[in-house]
Amino acid sequence: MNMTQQIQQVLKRNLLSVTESRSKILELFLQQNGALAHADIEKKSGSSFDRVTVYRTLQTFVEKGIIHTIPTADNSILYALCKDECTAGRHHDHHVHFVCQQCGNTICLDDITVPDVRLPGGYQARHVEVVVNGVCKDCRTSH
Amino acid sequence: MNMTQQIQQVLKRNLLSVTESRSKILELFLQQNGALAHADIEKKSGSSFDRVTVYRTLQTFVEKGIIHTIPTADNSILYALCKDECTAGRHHDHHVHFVCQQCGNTICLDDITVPDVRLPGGYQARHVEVVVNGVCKDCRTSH
DNA sequence: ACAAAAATGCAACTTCGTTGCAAGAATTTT
DNA sequence: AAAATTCTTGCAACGAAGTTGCATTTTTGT
Repeated sequence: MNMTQQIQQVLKRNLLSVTESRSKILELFLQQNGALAHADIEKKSGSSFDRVTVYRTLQTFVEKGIIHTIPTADNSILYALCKDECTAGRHHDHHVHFVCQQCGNTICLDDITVPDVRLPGGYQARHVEVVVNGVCKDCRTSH
Repeated sequence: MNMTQQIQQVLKRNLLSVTESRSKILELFLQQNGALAHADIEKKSGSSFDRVTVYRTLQTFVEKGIIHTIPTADNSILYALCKDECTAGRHHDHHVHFVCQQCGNTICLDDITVPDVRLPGGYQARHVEVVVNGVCKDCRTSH
């Protein structure tokens, strides 16, 4: 199955009409290993789409569980592809996010589960977000 | 030592001139257990200061290590008092942050140390940020 | 109290994100 | 395959959030 087919399949599975902007933006995520910021998408899509369209597309993708957001220290929202288990409204993003200080990339460490956190008495945890800052594999080996 | 003296001491220790806005904003943090957003500060300070002054004061406090920022899922920056060990440029904020879904408060769990996260080979961790979402002590007991 | 240094407030500006609405594309129906 | 319907897009306008330059005021050190 080529990428065009894969894109159509993902969109149709989520009851979304197949449009140029959605296809292109989804393609960017499939090609990219790491996370993308809104600004990245506007640039990489060749500024062919309106700002508003990009906003709305990302919002739709988040709602449908195709991508998820990652909070960052510098207060920019990052978006990354979800694993297949994610459905509308139910994100299974209990994985660790890694931000490389060198290349700036943010990647999802899907296989690293979030460690247990012992809370003081009375506190009830419902969701734990872990963001690790450091140097990624590529930057460490290739310098 | 009363609070006014304490405020002056903190400012002077950080080589900052003692001004009305800095004193007032620092007072807000000392009175508050949890974290504050920029908007909270503008409101609580009685809108007596210019927006710009609040921005610059918070920025200065972060630089001096008096407060630190907390990334949140909804992409708003929160600020909270640092422990004494923090100095300019060197934040020792390796503690867990807790966001209550009910009251919206964010507090620093200073005594809860960040758990170890096992990373894939090649990855080097330098800082780990843990934000726990759930229901806080007060909201659980008082409903 | 005075001079030097620093902080504040104002205005203007940029960036980021949202909303309403008309025009355009995609989907469904016949 | 074309028409009708539904959904998406782009535009314009708007609002919130944050930044910068500069004149004025406040703080500090002597």
